[in-house]
Amino acid sequence: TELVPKTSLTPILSPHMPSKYYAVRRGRAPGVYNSWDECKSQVDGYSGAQFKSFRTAAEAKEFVDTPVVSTGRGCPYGSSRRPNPLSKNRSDYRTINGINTAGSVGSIASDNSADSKDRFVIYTDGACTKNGRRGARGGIGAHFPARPDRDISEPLEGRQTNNRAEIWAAVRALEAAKAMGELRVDIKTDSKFMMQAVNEWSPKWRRNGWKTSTGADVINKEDFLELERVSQGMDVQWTKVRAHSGVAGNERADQLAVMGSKGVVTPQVTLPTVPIGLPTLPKVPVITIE
RNA sequence: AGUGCGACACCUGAUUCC
DNA sequence: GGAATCAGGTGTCGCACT
Repeated sequence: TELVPKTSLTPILSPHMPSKYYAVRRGRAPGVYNSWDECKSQVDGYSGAQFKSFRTAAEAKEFVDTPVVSTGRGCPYGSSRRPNPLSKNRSDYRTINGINTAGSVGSIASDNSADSKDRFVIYTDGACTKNGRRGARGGIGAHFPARPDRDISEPLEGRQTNNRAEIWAAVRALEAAKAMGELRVDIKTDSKFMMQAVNEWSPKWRRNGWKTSTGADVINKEDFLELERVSQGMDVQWTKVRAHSGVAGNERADQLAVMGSKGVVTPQVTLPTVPIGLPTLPKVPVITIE
């Protein structure tokens, strides 16, 4: 696990040392194990197991020795809170709605990173179930904290990959921002790939005819060209955010992308029930997604 | 180009808990 | 449906050395 300059050709790991250490804090026999198989047999099927892998044995040992943080629940002497036998029997944890409608989802005011002042903030995300397998299905999501009513959720068209979903989420988001008259934007994405493509690699690719460092074609050329096209006339700043780290705007964009991969298309025209017998209302135009 | 590495994502499955 | 832990995979790029 010790890093050695990559210029060295000598093997960096002695074959005897495991590359991962498994700490079992709560399991059949707590301790540090050298393989997942050993660890698995300690925790698999063990109620309330706690375990984690580390790169060094010292870290693993520390985890084992660290007492479990008592959050008031899960403690052995279940004084505080026991399952109420009278409570409704719920063997099913599904929620009714895919979307959290409680509270103000899109209004989380402090999801900035101090940065994007004066810019129209956009959270962008792509999803692709079964990425790299047969039957993959991509979806794109865009969340506008200042205009959550304009959030976007669509299925991905064309090749179904995670990276295309990330790129096209940004394409659609920029189109929408433009339509709102917001030309100075801050796109917050978790795709470092897309960011580097736009900010670092793209200029070189344009010069060398979209060739990769090994001479192969840049696979997402057309997608990046489209992204560049919609960016014209706009002032786009890119900000990297970590995925699944509690960044509210990113979590929201993720939801939207997953919905899109399931076929949801925004805007959802939720028509009010038309009272029978009233004069015919003007027909709501069908929203086409091109 | 081959091999390896790195990084950020996107998944599939298993176990536990709610 | 959510939280966590682990394993196995693909998407894609750059890097370095054969």
